[in-house]
Amino acid sequence: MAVPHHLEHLINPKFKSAFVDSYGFTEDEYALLLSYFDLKYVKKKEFYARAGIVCKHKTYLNKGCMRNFTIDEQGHERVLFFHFEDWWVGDFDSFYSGKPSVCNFQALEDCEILEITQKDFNYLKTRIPKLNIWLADKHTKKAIANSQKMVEIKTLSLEERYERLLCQEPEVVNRIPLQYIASYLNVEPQSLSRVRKNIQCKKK
Amino acid sequence: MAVPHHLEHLINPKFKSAFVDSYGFTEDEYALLLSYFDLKYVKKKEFYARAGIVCKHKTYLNKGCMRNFTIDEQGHERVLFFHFEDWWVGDFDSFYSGKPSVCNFQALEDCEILEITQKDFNYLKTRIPKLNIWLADKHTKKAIANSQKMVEIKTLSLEERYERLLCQEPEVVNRIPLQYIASYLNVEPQSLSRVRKNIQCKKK
DNA sequence: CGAAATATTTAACCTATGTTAAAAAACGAC
DNA sequence: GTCGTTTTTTAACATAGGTTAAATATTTCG
Repeated sequence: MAVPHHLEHLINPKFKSAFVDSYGFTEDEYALLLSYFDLKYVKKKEFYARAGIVCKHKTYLNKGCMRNFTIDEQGHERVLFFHFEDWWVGDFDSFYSGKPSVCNFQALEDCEILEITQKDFNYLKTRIPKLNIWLADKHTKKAIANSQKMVEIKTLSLEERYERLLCQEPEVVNRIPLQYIASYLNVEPQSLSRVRKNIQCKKK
Repeated sequence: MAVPHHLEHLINPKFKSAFVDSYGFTEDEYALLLSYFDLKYVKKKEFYARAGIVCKHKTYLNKGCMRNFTIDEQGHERVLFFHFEDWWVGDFDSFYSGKPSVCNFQALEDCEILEITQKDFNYLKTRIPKLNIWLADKHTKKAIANSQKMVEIKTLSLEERYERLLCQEPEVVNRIPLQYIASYLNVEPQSLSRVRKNIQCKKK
């Protein structure tokens, strides 16, 4: 359900700031960009995107949270990332390559999203060349985030990873059900539950 | 040790092809680009780059192979990637952000590299705007490669990962000592040796 | 070529996490 | 608020991979 853009006050101010403050978009450029976005809603538990389908939108998560997960050969769901307000969601690999996505995106809370089609986005890149730099930066930061996650998985025990999560991504611990956190940390819910108990015992 | 560029015949033809064929560089643009690169050598076991130092070059691996590894809090080395001929090496996170690198690059064979400084590279980006697209693509592909690695670590057993390596990255199995492959697969050398033995038994 | 250093394999034992199953707690629709 | 569903916790047992140590095999270099 698209919403007219005079409802701009609904949009997280960080959305504008990212373009105007961080990348020097003019007010006109920002207004042009925004005019191509639609505001939509995804209800809790609904899927925003599914594996097997090509990702044809750039999507800003304005409110709520989603999990990004794949399904492996044995049919297990594996959570790759959680996304909260002010994140860009969607499989940029698929968006970039045109290949079917391997990721599913499911709302874990009622969500509001800002969506632009690939076609409009590509058109805008010709009108606003700064958008290319913005995009390249997004990719770079994504690559870095992935590298760091990889090193963490490689070097830390489950207990260490969970404690790091408590410090560094408290939103995840506060807003996400245990079963998905377990999948994110690459273990079974029972194992994470066990670790949680151990940590509580230590504190006493 | 820099080498004059009339020694162009030393350079892997894929180097030129990547720019000219894949990104539409003109002959002049390619010649300009090449003129800023130095051909250097890194002997087997020598370090090309070390953690803690900011990465100030874009570096093309013309011949040989390197391992890219970090050292975790317990002092364990963790191999993140192997690089062979026709790969770009170096910590692009550090290159991009200006922060000290967390990666070490060590030659596992005698290597030839083509190196350009960050300063020259940034200058060339203004002369050849296509270079921005080239760079953005590199970052995107890096992000994708990292995502895929993450999914593999999350979803496959050691034996499955090793068998995948045999099929998909035979160069690694053929050219890299076991201890580094083990680190790459995130296990101890003893465990990989055990798995190798199991696989041999199955074949008989 | 031969000695020393380094890398790989083997084996015995240990531990973290998986597996299965069931109980307890929390959530959600009516 | 209550009943049925879903999620989390607990427990007993199984197993992949870690740890330690020692035996082989391979490489390096004088």
